Amino acid sequence: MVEAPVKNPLLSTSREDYLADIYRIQAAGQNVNTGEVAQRLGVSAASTSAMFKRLAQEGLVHYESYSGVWLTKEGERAASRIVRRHRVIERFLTDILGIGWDRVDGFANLMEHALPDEVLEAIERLLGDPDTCPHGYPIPNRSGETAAPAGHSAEMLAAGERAVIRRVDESDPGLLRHLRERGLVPGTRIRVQELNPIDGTRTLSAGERTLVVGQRIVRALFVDRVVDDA
Amino acid sequence: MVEAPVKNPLLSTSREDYLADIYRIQAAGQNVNTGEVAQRLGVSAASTSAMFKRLAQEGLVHYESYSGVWLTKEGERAASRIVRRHRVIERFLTDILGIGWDRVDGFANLMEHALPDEVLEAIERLLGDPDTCPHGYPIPNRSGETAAPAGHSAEMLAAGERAVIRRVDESDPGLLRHLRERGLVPGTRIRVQELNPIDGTRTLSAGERTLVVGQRIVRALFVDRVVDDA
DNA sequence: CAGATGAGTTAGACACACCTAACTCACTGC
DNA sequence: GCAGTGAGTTAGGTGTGTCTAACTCATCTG
Repeated sequence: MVEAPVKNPLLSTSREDYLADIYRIQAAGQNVNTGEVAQRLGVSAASTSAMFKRLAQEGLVHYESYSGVWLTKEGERAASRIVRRHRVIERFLTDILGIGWDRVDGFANLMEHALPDEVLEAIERLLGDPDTCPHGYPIPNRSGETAAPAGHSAEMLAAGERAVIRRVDESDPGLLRHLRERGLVPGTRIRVQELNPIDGTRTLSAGERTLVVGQRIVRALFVDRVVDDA
Repeated sequence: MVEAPVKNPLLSTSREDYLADIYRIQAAGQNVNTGEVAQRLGVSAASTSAMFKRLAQEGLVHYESYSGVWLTKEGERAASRIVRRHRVIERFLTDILGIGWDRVDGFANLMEHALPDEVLEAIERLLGDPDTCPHGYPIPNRSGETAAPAGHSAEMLAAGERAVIRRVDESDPGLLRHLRERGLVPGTRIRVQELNPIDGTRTLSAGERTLVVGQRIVRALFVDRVVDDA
């Protein structure tokens, strides 16, 4: 049984998982080291070390022993294809199938390894060529180019300032449910009404509502400031 | 990296491929032997023999050395879940994404191993709970029950008889394209106008058209006779 | 009914990706 | 600047699924 080759550079499921994860860590501006990847993928450091070596041998990453890896041009192209599949699948699951945005990441992790290019593109057309996943992260285009992640941390909003949510931290399903229940989703306009300097809580107006949110939530929101209010 | 477990009885991709194939051979009323499965899955007889042993050990098939296998109740349940996923995916690809019915089998073979139950059921709802795949084969239900494949070979139609196509042989993409071009798809009403006793060709009316078809095509069609013509 | 033939099985190896345990490196703090 | 510590690597082993080559069984034919 041949390992499911979606197309082109015939990567194993494991390689795809590692590459996509390296890509995401890099996109967040962090160094990619063994422990981080091991922890995120739920494997041992030894396995990760071994895979780094393999990926380096294949020209997909640069590997500096005891320091970490970063993607080569080729690795970046490969990784972006996987991330692209992942985020398109997420959109499909939420927009077409109505599955909650807190579950789609896990499902997409399974499905992203077995989606032929032609099916991917048909789904994209059906969705109207979306620019982002449901959480606001950019979908790489066919050529592997990815827009910069939209928004800046909502922590830097001062009292009185208005903004639009562009993107939210997608790593914790519980947090995502929490955000959804409060209407804190990409596209929502918010205004910081009060900022409590002691504990960092904010009183926000979000759409029609007013809510008090703690640091954890504020840090999960990435926004663009809005100057003139329509 | 854990092998993608869609749910429940955590079967590897390979096991799923073997089980589904055994299921299909059995559903066609044939004995399931090593060579047949090996050839259909594109693996060696040795690999197939080894897998038969493993599946037997796990209680998924009965295995008679040098003779063949047949599914146990449990194996049948497992296999029907995979076939169900396969056929629902095919319907999704044709009906929602507009992909040609000659390509969807290959795509479904990849995708069927990585479709969580919840996503499967959402797709089924979206499709309106279809009974068959695009080629007319029955979709097993949630409980693993499968209707008998509809239709009987069109070969037994006598000159003058009318029938409705219920199902077509799905094994050859080229043949499927051929059938599609001639409108010979499930639901089409046909009538045998002439039957050439020398070479077995038939002159058919199919929908609006009249066509002459050879044995190969006739054998690929499974029909139900229609007595009264509306 | 005996031997040839072909299908099926067993033996032995390999690749992949994982693990734990032991070792090694690099940096931090005294 | 050297020891301790924690992160990273290497060593060695396991399970799965594949292969080829060699053997064995069952059946068909003369």
